[in-house]
Amino acid sequence: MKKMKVDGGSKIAFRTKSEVDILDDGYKWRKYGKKSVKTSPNMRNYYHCSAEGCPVKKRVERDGEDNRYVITTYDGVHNHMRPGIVYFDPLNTSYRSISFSPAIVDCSKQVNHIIN
DNA sequence: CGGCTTTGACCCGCGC
DNA sequence: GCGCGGGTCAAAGCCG
Repeated sequence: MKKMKVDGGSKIAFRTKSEVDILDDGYKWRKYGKKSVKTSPNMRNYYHCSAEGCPVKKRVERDGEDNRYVITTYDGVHNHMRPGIVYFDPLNTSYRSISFSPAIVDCSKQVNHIIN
């Protein structure tokens, strides 16, 4: 945990339209830090996957130009199964996913891939 | 009772 | 060389 370097790590930033910062995407996140961005009147929230073996980090920040939008940045990939999700079903997989996070659907529509 | 959350302070790297 | 920003960790408290 020194510096996040673009080296084999997955980095994805999504812009989701939501009124809340905490969007449950099916995993459990534990807030480990809060910091305000100087260049923005917004506060950046830092989340970490509560599951062990999950080097996944989540960064949530409110959009300074659109308070109704939230920037969610994911770093890493999950190593454990979903804690509170059902099983894999090619017939309803998507349905199950959105069922857990309706906001994610909106995200898919605006998918803003801001990777390195 | 357990688990999770929150805030502050500290540290490091990089830039100029 | 110095400053600033960003990021992380720890402890305590509270809630279900």
